[in-house]
Amino acid sequence: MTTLSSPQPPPDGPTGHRPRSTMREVAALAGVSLKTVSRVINREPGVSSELVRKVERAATQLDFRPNLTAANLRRAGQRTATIGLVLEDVSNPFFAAILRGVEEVAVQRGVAVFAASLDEDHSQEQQIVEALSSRRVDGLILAPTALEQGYLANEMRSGLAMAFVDRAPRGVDGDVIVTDNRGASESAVRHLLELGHRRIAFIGGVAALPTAEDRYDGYLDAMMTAEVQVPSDYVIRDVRTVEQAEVIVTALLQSAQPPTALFTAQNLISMGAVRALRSLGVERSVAQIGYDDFELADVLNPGVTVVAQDPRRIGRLAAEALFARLADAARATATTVVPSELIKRGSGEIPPPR
Amino acid sequence: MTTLSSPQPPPDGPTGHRPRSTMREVAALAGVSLKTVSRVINREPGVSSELVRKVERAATQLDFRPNLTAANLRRAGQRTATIGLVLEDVSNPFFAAILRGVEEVAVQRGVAVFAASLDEDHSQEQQIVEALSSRRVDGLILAPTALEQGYLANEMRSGLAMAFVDRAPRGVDGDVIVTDNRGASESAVRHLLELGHRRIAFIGGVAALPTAEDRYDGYLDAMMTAEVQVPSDYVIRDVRTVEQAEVIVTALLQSAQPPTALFTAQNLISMGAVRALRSLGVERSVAQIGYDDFELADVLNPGVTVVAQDPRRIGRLAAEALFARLADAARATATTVVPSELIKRGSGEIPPPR
DNA sequence: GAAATATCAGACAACGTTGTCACCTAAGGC
DNA sequence: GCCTTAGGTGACAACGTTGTCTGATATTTC
Repeated sequence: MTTLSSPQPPPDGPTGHRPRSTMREVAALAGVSLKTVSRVINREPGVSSELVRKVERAATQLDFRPNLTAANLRRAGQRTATIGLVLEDVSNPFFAAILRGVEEVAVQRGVAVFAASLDEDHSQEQQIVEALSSRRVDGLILAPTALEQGYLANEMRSGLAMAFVDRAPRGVDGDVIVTDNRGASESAVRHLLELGHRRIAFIGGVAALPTAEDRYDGYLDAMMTAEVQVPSDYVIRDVRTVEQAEVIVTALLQSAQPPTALFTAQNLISMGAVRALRSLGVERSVAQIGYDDFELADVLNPGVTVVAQDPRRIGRLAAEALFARLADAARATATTVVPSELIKRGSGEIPPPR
Repeated sequence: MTTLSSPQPPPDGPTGHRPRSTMREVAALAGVSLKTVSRVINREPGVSSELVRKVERAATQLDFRPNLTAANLRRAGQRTATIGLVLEDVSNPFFAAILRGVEEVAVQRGVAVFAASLDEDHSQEQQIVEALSSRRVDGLILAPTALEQGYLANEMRSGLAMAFVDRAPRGVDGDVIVTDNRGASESAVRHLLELGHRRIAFIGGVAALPTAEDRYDGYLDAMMTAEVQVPSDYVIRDVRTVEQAEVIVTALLQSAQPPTALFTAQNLISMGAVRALRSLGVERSVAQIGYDDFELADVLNPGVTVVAQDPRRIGRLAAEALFARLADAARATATTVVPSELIKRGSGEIPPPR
């Protein structure tokens, strides 16, 4: 519905580029003041419907897109409607599901989400947080991997809202959404013990992380309660990749006194173990329980028994905690423990050889 | 190394909040002008080392974090060092890997990535693009899902760099990174034909998307070249979820004239089919080839033969194309076809029953 | 018909930063 | 000793927007 007599936008430059139009230009085209355009764009009351129409037409014609960053600058203390999510690796399905849950809540509120993976390099954590802080995200959801998050105290004092997922931070206080790593691990290992297993190996991730630590503690709890000795070569930690897990489990099973059951304490490790068991052809004689569910775990034969978290829910809860804190910075911090569920599919129900 | 005599930052308010400090405050504390602080922060030459030291100390003391959004405002025509990635669903491993690839390239350049999933709701595409455009992302990588991307023309003319992954856009021109959906599908189906299969079913995703269309065309190409009739009930399209795929494949295999081989044209569909085949106990008698690789496909028994894309590489290439366009807006657009590979694992090598 | 009130529109400063330019000082050249 | 130059430093405007306030019309009230 463009009127022919309306002035046209400035012609394109040599590269076909026309710089983005501003409120000033919309105002000029509509024949009103800059402020009136601002009012129309923000749907503020008190503009006659005639001017609203004029402005809207001009805005459409110039393909005006408000510059949120400029707006946020002026709206002091106002929000950028932007949050960040800093994870270990988005391509890990566990973290991808967290991101999805966060997005789900954020999009409802018109908030955009920065996603950042830390990769191996845990020292990047602070750098990435600072990069996002410079972009003035309103809040940040972090799966802590650095040894210490004390550096966040200043950020938080400056008004950056924080929530933590998967692991509690060290050195600062904040809202935390975790699963009961220790308890769930303990019950998984107890399940193996109840079947009669005594030679149960623990294969875990990066030992420095609280998550891995808690899962290890849960394993120990169960073993000690049952008064079962843990030979040191049944405890393997700091495993990082599927490939590494496969190699290690293969070696473990070929040792002189192989375990009769495996507790694989992280999803990549579980997958590596699944591979190892199958390539040795012992998937029906050696029991396995994994931490974290994974796709197709139920289709394998036997199905893989796992302690399943609900990462998407964790993401949603974290986002909700973050927005709650943005709404009320003074509210008390809370730790939410999302229950994990032991899903029995067969691999965890294999009894020890007589 | 804080000197005791240095003035202290303003005391915290009642909520423990101290608003973020600005260059002006750093300048006051260091006893220099605002502009000098700016120079130090941006490492511009021509500031005496004494002042550099003073400013740096003041900045640390106040925990100063430059406001990138304000800086970008002034640096007109300058970049926000921010890009967006709009996908169907980050929790799908295929898309998660693309995100990872994009991140990988972006982080090297100090660029932050907005991630957004469209979910079912393809009509959201334009809204999300506009939301990111308002945040003045320098560029956008889009996996098109809406029927038409003509709406992007204005954005691109305003200087928004675009790259497309997984599918070519409709209605605009741009850099595209795709796999050879049609050719790879054709060769997969030909592989089944060469084994002697004639009753080959096609189970595909949302038919309106070019990807699904191309894969279907590849299937038809192979079948027609081999002069094999395609009964209409062997073609099932618009399948969206694992569950749906499972139900449909189950029904198909229980029909009067079940197919002897399946070509499942998308990763979620492949997983559904894997489930269906196994729950019917026919995974060793009905052949299957899937499009897109998935975790553990090789561990299943039989392993699932797939046409594998390299989504992480697709993400990397897309990000590189995007940055190349940012560097030179006038460069010609290109379509990069990333080869897919047929990975034979067993399920695709099952011959038809005699 | 005057005064009081809505209603609407615009001028202006401000947000936190950078680009431009002008200024000051000390060093070097004659 | 004067002029030039280089090296530092700061004042000021500007980026695109919104908050505040003031002003100009209509509309109501008595």
